Amino acid sequence: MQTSCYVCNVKKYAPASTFPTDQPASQRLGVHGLCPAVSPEPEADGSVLFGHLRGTVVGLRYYTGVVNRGEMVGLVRQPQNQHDRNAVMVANIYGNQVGHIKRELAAAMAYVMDNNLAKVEGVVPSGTNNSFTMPVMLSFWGKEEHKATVNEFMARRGFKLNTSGSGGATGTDGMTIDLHIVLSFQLRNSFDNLFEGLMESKDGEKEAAKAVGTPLLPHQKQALSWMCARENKSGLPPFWEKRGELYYNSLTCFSAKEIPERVRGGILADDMGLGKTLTTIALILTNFHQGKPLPVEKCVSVAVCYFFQHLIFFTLCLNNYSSCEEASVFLEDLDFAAALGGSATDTGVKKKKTAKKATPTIDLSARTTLIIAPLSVLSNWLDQFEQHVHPDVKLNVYLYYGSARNRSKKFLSSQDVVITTYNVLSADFSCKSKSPLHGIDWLRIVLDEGHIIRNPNAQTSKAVLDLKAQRRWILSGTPIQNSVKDLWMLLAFLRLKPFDVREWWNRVIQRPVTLGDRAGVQNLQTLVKCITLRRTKTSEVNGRPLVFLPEKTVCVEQVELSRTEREEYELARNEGRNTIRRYVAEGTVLRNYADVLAILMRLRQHCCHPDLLAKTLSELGAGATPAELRERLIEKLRLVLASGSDEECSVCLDSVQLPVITHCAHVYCRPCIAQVISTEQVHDTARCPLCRSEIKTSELVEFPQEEVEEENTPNSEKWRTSSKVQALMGNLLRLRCEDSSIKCLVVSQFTRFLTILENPLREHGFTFVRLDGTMSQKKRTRVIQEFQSTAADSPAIMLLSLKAGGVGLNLTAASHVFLMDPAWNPATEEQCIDRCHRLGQKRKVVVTKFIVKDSVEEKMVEIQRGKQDLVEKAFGSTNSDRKTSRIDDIKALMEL
DNA sequence: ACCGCCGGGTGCC
DNA sequence: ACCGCCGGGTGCC
Repeated sequence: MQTSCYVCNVKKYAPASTFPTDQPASQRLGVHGLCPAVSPEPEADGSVLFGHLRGTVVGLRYYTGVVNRGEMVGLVRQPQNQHDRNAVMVANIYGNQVGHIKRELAAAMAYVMDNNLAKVEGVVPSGTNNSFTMPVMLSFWGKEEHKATVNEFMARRGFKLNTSGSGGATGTDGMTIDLHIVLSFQLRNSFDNLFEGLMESKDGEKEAAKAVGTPLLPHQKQALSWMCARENKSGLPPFWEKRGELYYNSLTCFSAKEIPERVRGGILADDMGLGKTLTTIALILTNFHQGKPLPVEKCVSVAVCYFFQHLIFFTLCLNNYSSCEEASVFLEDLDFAAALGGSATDTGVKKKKTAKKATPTIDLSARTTLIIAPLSVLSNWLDQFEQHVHPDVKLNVYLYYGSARNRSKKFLSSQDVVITTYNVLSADFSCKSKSPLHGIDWLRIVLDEGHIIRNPNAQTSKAVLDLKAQRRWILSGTPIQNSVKDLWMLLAFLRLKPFDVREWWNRVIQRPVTLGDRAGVQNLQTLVKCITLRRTKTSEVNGRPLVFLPEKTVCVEQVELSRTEREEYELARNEGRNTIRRYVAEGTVLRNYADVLAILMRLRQHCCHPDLLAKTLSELGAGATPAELRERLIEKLRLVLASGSDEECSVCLDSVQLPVITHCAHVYCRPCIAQVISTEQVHDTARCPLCRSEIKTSELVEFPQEEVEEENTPNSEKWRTSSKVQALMGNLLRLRCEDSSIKCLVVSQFTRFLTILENPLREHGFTFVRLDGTMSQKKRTRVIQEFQSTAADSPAIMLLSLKAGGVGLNLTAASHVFLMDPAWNPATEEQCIDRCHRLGQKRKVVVTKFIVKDSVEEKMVEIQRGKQDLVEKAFGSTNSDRKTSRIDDIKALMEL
């Protein structure tokens, strides 16, 4: 038939063509259900609107694609169209062809599109009764420098773009970057709310299969029930309803003639410690095909022969189902059972059959769940399988890791579970044709710590998107890091139509949300809500807390400085105060922000221990040589970062990654500031987002690689104590007397402070381990295992750097936490405390925060509180508010 | 498409 | 009749 032939044309030829986004049409628009997700990320930012044009879509009667009033359509070049090589196809969001752009207009558009002069988007203003043609409103978007060319060209062809109202919010004046900062700030805060309110009970509870050896807690049964439902329910996906002949989406107003595909899976975003791993194991064992438990081998015989598997399958079923009613179903499942045995030819035939059908039927022979996890948690998965699968049951779990890994597809797809890492997956993918992981039809894929694949351009992300599976899950304690963009990758992985295609995501969600459209945020929220289950430790079910956690007490212990310490402190404070006072008077606080932070840093170090200051550069005069300037900048960078402070990048508002310092002494992530420079450079000179000084890529200074913390082994003879050290030791000694089995975490942001603390610990005969960010993964795991051990000679104390390890650490052996110095971000402290105040903690948890009396530390605590208030009402705050609040913070800290 | 366009049939009123 | 007019066939790119 002609119709399908045209669509096939798209499929076949489009990859050779050029699109404004550099993507093959088939991928961009998901024509014909091709996997749309593997594609370079189009740079949606920085485009300006050139203007609008009213055009005509013709040939409607030849295609099945439907569009409603006001709905968006995609425009795809069809250079290989045999009737007209200028053809521009019109498709709806689901990739179904609606028609073509009328010939003459298409000819003009083809030139513009093929030469990447503009990206054209279409909206159908009036749904139409006309079965032959319909009007379409086209908008042209592109780089500012192409605007005139495009508008002139189109006008010459008789298509004058209407440019009224196209000045636009994406204007390119000097405020662009500031705007970006404001928006990303607002967004971050709306995201904090995005995952709120997801904890209301979604479904009932479900008992796990007998093969799960550990009894589930109520909230885990609830999660299991929700997950099973998401995998099994075959009705319409949320927001879809049938209206006459069409399926209609009440959220997006799209409709389609075909039954919409349901996302089988979702995001389990429970707080860490609530048992996502156990719940996932329960899901694997409980929800095989057709809602039945996974048929598993019994452990009786060592090696069960293939032919006996069926027999055992039936025996197990009889064990699993007690009711006669369900037992009678068995015969119907004969082929299902046979498929489990998995003769290769049999599966092959089945696959072929399914592939041909238009509506995807579910391949019942798929057996294996693929779990992809960061290397650091691999062992945790293995442990948890060991621990939670009933001892009578033999579950085939294969660790796909290491050079000797078994790459046989047949072998892998006969496992119950295959576990691998993101890195292994990515490495295999680099030679895709040989990647066994990409050749298997998985029953289910589970991404552990799924947020780590948030960059869609990363090789790993592409490797993940390219996997084939029936059901997909993302486990993540922190599903959103800092922007809407992060979410796209998650939705694309889940194949949440139509947003797995970048264009629709950008147009329906990303752009509206970025421009501050409430409805956009609302849609996003609704969308996320229906695929996510999130509970926090403090969530309640039926008025009762989700998990029982022992009581936690937080107390602040004031530390008095000794006289000498106080004198030194006051000296430094007065000096710093004078400097900052001058900056405030000049209005140059932000211009000298790094200097200000350095002053604060020194004061904070004074509060801990004088030796932390040893490496501070003596004051340098002005008028330095370039080499000296560079030295000073590196020194500032060191002060800001190296001691473990939690500085945020003002562009992405996240902790700085790949830090660089500008000549105006502001610290950013290299990629962030590089982007600022490249977008601003186009017009004129690039300016620092914080102080508007001129900045250049060539002048960005990085922390020298070779300076890997020259570990001056602390000289114990020269060692001296400090008031804060004394305060800690007093507590530790007292605790050891009271109960020698108590274990403690001693936490500081300054790794050098941890080093100093090693001295008194040794002196008093404490056994301790140390965990900081510089340690290899292997070393970390060993240290944690040592610390968690209940053996009598196991370490009683862990010296922990505040930001080490990040998520997922389990330090429940400790019941006392000593926070040696306050952090700017109270959430970081909370996270750290949560490492021991979590599931598995048997004792009451006591947290002690040491705060030096009459010092910058006290002020920091006050600001911590203030900042939380600020964040709560942050939606709507402006950039200048933010700047003022920073300056106010600094004034308060210095008591100005 | 209740259109435009094409091309064959037709031809005073 | 090298026109006009009528009415049927037909129709995206």
